[in-house]
Amino acid sequence: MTRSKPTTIGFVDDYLAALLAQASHLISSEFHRIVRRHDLSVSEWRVLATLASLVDGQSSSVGRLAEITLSKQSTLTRLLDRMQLKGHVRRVSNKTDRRITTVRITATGRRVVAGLVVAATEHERRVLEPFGHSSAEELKRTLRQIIELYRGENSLLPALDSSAANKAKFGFDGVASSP
Amino acid sequence: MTRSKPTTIGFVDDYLAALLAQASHLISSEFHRIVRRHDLSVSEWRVLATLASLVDGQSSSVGRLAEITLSKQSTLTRLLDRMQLKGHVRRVSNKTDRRITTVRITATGRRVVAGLVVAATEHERRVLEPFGHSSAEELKRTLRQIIELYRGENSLLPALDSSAANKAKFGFDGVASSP
DNA sequence: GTAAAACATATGCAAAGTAATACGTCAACG
DNA sequence: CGTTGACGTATTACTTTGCATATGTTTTAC
Repeated sequence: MTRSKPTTIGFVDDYLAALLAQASHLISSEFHRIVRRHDLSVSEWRVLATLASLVDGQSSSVGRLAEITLSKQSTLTRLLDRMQLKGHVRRVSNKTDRRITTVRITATGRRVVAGLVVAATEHERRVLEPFGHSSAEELKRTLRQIIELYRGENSLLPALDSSAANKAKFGFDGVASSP
Repeated sequence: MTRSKPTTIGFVDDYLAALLAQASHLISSEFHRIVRRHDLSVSEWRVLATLASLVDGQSSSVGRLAEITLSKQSTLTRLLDRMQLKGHVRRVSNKTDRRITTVRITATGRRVVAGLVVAATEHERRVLEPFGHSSAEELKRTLRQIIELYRGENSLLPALDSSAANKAKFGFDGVASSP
């Protein structure tokens, strides 16, 4: 309840990345405990929430999904294996580009995630309550701006470090809708 | 470069937790690659940056450090083992409360992290450039507000979920300064 | 004082994550 | 067409993390 005074000075207390990470962590961690109680890992929740938010029942490629859910592609591949076993998602191979595997949420998955989406919405409402509507919108706007600005940008630091390659990591293609 | 239109609708695109996580991830991930090149994991970087920011050469308890670096206590215990082997930190047992182990950065650790702190500062400057000083400060202010508000609060969701216990997880004690 | 409860850190084991690379597929060019 | 290089996903070998709980310590209540 009583917060002790900051014990650090300079840098970490004022470092944007640290502030973002802290805020993100604090806001989410409580809800994540609820997620666990529903027998989902945080990553599973992210995947299901993303897929459930897709227009219609569209599917998303593995790579794009990895990007949105903040996980590595190889991590996601194995996560999807597990989720498929649980019957929460289904892999659908793309007809026009056979390298691509798209992922679709199943009816079961939809059912599992539905309650959590409601809880998440309610959670957000409570979190933002003390800030007021306009201030909350302002925050979201800024965050969206950051995201838009830095998505697909790996070129921010031309030569900040004494190292070589700085190749772009993600190709961004639209989500192939399956027929 | 060309962003494809959003492929999701509703929820995830407007969900504060998702926006925060995305923004945090995008801002940090590029810098984290630099961290790896310096043979540090992200967690190690966080620990060293935190310890290096402590007033004087003070030490921090393991629990408090876990909180700041966003890791679990048990994870940190083992991370500290590794870091101690590398000679980056040193454990100091507290004299007044023998349950507590405090951690202090070594000269080596300080040397290792120094360059990264400079790089991080520069990185932040570039990230915030397109936003302008006042807008950037506004963002930081809001984030600090969130952090302050929700630190030590596990009580935000009285009965949002159909589950039982909601016990507080972290006790907050000040950092024991070692003599 | 002593038992019981609350704490802070450590540890064993299972789960999840990462890096590196392999594999299949597409696309561009001769 | 056939080769070459880029690309998307899967696989492998290895490392880190997390949960549950043990261990040792201080605090509280009698």
